Order: sequence, then C-alpha cells, then structure tokens
Amino acid sequence: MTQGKPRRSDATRAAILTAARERFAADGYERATIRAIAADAGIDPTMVMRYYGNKEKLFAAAAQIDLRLPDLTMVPPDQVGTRLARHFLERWEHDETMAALLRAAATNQGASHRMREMFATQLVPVVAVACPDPAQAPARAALVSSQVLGAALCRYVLRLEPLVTMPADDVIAWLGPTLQRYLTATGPAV
Amino acid sequence: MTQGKPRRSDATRAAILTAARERFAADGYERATIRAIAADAGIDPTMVMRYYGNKEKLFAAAAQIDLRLPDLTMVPPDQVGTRLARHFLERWEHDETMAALLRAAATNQGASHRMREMFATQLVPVVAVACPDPAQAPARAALVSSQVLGAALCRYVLRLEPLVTMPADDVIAWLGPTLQRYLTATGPAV
DNA sequence: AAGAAATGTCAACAGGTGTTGGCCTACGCT
DNA sequence: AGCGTAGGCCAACACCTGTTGACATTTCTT
Repeated sequence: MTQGKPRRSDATRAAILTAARERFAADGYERATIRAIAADAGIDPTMVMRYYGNKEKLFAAAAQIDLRLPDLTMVPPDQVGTRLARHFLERWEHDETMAALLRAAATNQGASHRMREMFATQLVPVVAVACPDPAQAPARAALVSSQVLGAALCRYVLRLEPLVTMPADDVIAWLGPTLQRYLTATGPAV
Repeated sequence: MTQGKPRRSDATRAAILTAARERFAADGYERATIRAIAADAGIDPTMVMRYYGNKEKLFAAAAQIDLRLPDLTMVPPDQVGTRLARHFLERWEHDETMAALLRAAATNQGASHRMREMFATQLVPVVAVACPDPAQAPARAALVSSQVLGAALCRYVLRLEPLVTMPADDVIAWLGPTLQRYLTATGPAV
C-alpha cells in the first residue's frame, strides 16, 4: 500500500533525504539551504524541488520520526523510568533526525507542530499504560517530554558541559528516577 | 564606570533593543531581520547598524541576561529545589529575553555560546553552595539546566499542551523535587 | 554666531534565497 | 527501431538579506 513502483530515481531521492537530515540537524531549518543539501547529495538543486515540491515538504519528509517506544506493560513498574530514559538516549544517540527536528522546532512552525504531534500520538499512549490514571497521561507525558527534550537540548544542541562528555549510563541513571516520578508519582492536580 | 554620558539617542537605542528582544524571541535569530526590528522601533535600519555595529552585536546586546539567582545559603536545604524552580519560572514568565536566547541558541553559535557562559558564570556558583561537594557543581548545574530549559522549551517555545496551560504552581510542584534531587542526591559518578 | 559632532534619511550594493521554465539525455516500453 | 517519458542540468527570475556610503538636519560646544 505505502509502497509504489520502484523508480529509477530512488537512489537520488534517498541521497537527498540523507543530506537533508544532516543539514537540518547541523544548521536548523532556515540556515540549511536547498543548494547546500543538493550539493551534499551531489545533484542539482532543481531535483529537490521536483521530488519534494518545496523546502517545507522536504523538511516534512526528512523529519519523519518513529520514536519506536517500547511497550511499557512488559516492563516492571518500578523500572519504566530508567527504561524510557535509556530508550530515548539511545534513540537520540543514533539518529540525527531527532536533533534536526529539535533544532528546527525552535524557530519553524511546521517543525514545532510536528513535534507536538509526535509526542501526542506516540508518547502519550505509551505513558497512558504506565501511569495510574490514563486521564493524566497527557500531563505526565508533557513532563517526561520536558526532561527528555531538555537533556537532548543541552547535550546535543547547546553542547553544555559536562553533560556532553558524561557517559550515557550516568545520564540515564540521573534521568531515570525523574521520569519514573513523572510517570507514577502522585503530583499536583492529582 | 559602566555608565557614560546620557546621549540624545538613548531613547532610540532603547527602542531598538526592545524591538530586537521581541523579534528575536518571536522569530529566532535568522528570521528576525534588522529591517523588521527597525520598523518596529519606528526608525531606519541604518540606525541599528550605527549603534550596534552588526546583527550579531545587536543580538549580544539584546540577549544580555541576568538570571538574578537567589542566594541558596539563605534557603532551608530541603527547599532549594522548589525555590529554584519558582525563581526560574517567574523569571521566564516575565522576561521574553530568555525565550529569545533559547530560540536563537538552537541555531546560532554565538547564542549557544552565550547560553553556556550564562550557566557557567551564574548557575554553577549558586549550585556550588547548595550541593554536598562543590566539585560536583558543574554536573549538577547541567542537570538542573536540562530540566529548566526543557520545561521552558516545551512551555514557551514548542507550546506543548498541557504544559502551556498548566498553572505555574503546578509546574513548580512537579519540577521542584527533580531539581532538589539533582542538587543534593547522591548519583552516579559520586 | 560659527564650527563640530551627533542624529537621521535615502538609495544602493553585493550576495544569497527559494523557485521556475527550458532543454538535453538516456532509459523503458511496444 | 522508434517513441514517450522520466531523470538531470543550466540559466534565470524575483525577492530578501546584511551592510555601506553620501547627504541633510539637528543639537552641542566654543
């Protein structure tokens, strides 16, 4: 269904997408130029337009993210925090698309919209099964987001020492209990 | 020392700075144009150049931030987390300059450098007096930053519900214990 | 009152941006 | 083989960017 005929230009399309992700991750939305992306991909800027319409649609295609969140029902209730922290950190460590979306979301409306959408459709459902009352899931998910995105911001975007050089395991050990509390503890407004 | 003769153009300079802060906060560094800032201030774009040299210096002047952090030695040790959380939230709520710096820091090198500098010179010293071993201050300060900046990012930049509409007191109640733990709890790497 | 300095205005430059249309080439089908 | 079409490149447009220089005007100094 989602798969059409293989086109002769599939390699080019993929090269564009890869280059776009790198540029968007490194420079953000506005400073990543179509010309630079095309140059990285070794093709003409016109191709980008032909295959993706315009810059906004190119970004939308490049910033398609699947968080691949684990099913928390399979995780011991007292370990969901650390489990989530580890998952996010590894995800971020191996996929620059996440940084691309984060950097762009700071100034680009479409990107921030996509960011909200991503957490609403992917994180909230996962949180819902791990917290005492599913109705609290949006609030708890937002709190989790605030810590996860904040850590990513400091470590990968702002490059704030010593968070950059701190071993991933240490970061996870610090963030785990925080997420655990946001997921399961009783807080204000129930 | 820091105060020279009052100049006839002080009003203009101030108007430029105010308009610059608004634009940088709303649009980020690259999308905030000198022309738009000048238009907001009701003057000619050339004036911006004359008084601030170039766009980068204008931003540097506009994003000068004093966190006005409280002296934590005066705060009961078990309340430093909540105290800090409240301070940051109020600070953010009333000064759009913070949002300007955050938005810009995502894509602009100078801005992210300034951000790091700000936390190193202002937050680390304050954290040092509140944590068991002053040598751990940089790491603990970075963790505090990650949560504070993350919350600000979600609430003021990404506008991620329900964090946007959540009462400030609730946010503080959630973040307080997190900061408290980052400041005082024993964690990995001592 | 005369000269110097500061303040402001106008037009323009040089470079980069997203985006478009035209043209040539090379593949895939019949 | 011949043709249609998709893939690819080139030149260019229209616009916007930060920035500069020349000129007019007001204010301060002497």
